[in-house]
Amino acid sequence: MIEYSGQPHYLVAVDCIVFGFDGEHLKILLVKRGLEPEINKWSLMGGFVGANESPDDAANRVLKKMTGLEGVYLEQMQIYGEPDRDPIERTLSVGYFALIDIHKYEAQLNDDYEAEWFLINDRPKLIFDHNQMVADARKKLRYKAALHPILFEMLPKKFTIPQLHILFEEVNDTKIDTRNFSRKITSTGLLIKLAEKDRTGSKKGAFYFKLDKKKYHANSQAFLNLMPNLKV
Amino acid sequence: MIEYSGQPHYLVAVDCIVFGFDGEHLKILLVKRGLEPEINKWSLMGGFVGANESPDDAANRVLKKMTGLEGVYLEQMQIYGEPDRDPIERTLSVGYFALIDIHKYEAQLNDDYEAEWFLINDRPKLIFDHNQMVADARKKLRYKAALHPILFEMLPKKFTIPQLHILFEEVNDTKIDTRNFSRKITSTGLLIKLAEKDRTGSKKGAFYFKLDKKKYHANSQAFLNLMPNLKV
DNA sequence: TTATTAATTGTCGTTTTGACAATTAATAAT
DNA sequence: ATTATTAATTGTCAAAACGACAATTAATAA
Repeated sequence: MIEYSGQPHYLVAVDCIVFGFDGEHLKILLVKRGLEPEINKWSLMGGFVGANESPDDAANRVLKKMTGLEGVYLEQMQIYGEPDRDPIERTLSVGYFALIDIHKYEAQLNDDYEAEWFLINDRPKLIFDHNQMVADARKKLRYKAALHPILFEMLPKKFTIPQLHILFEEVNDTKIDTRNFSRKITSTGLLIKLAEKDRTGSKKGAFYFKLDKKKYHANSQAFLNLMPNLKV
Repeated sequence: MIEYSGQPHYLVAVDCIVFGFDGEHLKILLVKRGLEPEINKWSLMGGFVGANESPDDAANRVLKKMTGLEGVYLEQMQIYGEPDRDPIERTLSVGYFALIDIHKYEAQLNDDYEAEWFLINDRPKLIFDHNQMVADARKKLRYKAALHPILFEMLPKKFTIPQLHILFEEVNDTKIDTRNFSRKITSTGLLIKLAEKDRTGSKKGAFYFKLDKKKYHANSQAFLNLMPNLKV
């Protein structure tokens, strides 16, 4: 078998920034690292890219293994490849961010891994360049969510406008006028109003909505303007 | 020295999709591949990531070596990592797209490499998954250029509104109303009108403009709406 | 029956958009 | 010299979107 002579070979890994929303705050899922160095320190979910899988495959495998979830929203972010980012040997890592419904996860929690949700603004220091990865992921999430309707991925199938509103405020770290927000979000045509109400949050109760999946998928690249005074 | 035992190692490369604009059409810079397999076939500019450089470093190095240009606009696109994408041995490649002023390049042309500009819509078939990379890069360029003022990178320091207009039409493969276009582009506040006119294209001549670099760099993440009926 | 609270619907002046027309500055033709 | 021609530039206007803000509604608690 021919080879490209003399070129160095490296390890290639994936790391996933997993975002979730508990109804009040944006959260991130971290695990205790299971191998040396930095064993038992908090880190992102990650793993090496196997011989017969693409990085995308690897990210899905890792997520499945550590959360039990399949088919979650996963998006490639960027590659992290500074020569010295891993002290043991050169490893390039492909960063992904994932959006999951935190409640779905809780049901399938796999206790083999010490995984834990942290408030995005109150999380432990992470190993290597994982802190930078989280910062980048947050920025990218904000960017993407301002233009594309992806935050639904973090909500249950039935959700209310007020829930969605809080989520947008959390992601963008800003206050949004409820009246203008609901006008914009409903004018996307992606929401279907249900008869049922959520009565847990208020006396009046808020109507549940669900996603119009047909429109959503047919139009997943839909380009909206979901944030006022959009600046990135 | 400790190692992560038993994990497979791979080659890591970079490939650059270099876009240019000749005043009429969007072009792409291709080179004849210099090594087996597929030697002498058209491919993207690429190279392996060296032991002491990041992928970003490698992309800049490759561009410098093959075009003589430094400091060009370069943006990481995504990683290409299907297990069988390279027939010789497993190689993951980080795709970049670059925007350069085609005239600047011509001056510095390095004849050691058989590089050639092709019309984006009339280019030869490329090796491996490079055709997919070009398609992805085009899409990403369109996306980015609709929101951020990056197309200036493909124009000379002095340029006219009609030139810019043609470039936008080329990138988006659509007709844009000249009147609305010039209103939008001037309202960004990024353009400084010069006294001089370009008289090569018409009797009346078109005023030159230059970029307000202060505003441009202070605001490189500026979020505009440069395309009508924006859909991606 | 009334006070309270949060959800929902509504108002309105300003700005932006997109479709379209008129004017201007130059050269070429008569 | 005057006029036709061409492309650049400036202008018009109605519709839509935006953002700041207020009023109404549906429920429970007092």
